[in-house]
Amino acid sequence: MKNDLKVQRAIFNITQEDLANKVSVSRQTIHAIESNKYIPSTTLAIKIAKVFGRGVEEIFILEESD
Amino acid sequence: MKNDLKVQRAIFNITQEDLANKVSVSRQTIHAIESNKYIPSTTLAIKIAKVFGRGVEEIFILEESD
DNA sequence: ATCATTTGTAAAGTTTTCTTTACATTTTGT
DNA sequence: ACAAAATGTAAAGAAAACTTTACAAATGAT
Repeated sequence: MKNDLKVQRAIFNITQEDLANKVSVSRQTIHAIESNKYIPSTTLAIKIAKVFGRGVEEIFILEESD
Repeated sequence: MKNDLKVQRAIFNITQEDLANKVSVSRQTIHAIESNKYIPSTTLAIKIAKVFGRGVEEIFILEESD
């Protein structure tokens, strides 16, 4: 699983902190997700995708091994 | 979070076991999700949504308290 | 160059997501 | 009515998703 978080944040010109606040998680959680430390829960994935006005599958992309 | 799994399974006329096999989890996992015992991981949610040819947000619906 | 802001890292603990095995109950088909 | 198929339940353990705190490093603005 990879994600498009960093690109979307750049498009919207928001910081990790901004995004964290919008979806009610810690800034470090956003960082962990962005750096693929772990995959967000579905609840959080939906919230994040909604901030960027996109579908979950567009922000979080399955890879072969998943 | 609620989900539309049971309805989608009925639409496609497949059993919990069928769906479980399609997304490589145990039948009980599907049952647990369907009965809201827990929320699936994003990886699994994406796979399930794909089986039904829908977006994650269409199968798994956020509720106010989420 | 300097300072402020943003990102990056780590660790330990908590909570949630799954697994398996086993059994029970209900539903469906004949 | 009966058998097969499908669904429902439980429990314990492993793995993953988060949290916090603290600090470091990188980047951006002046």
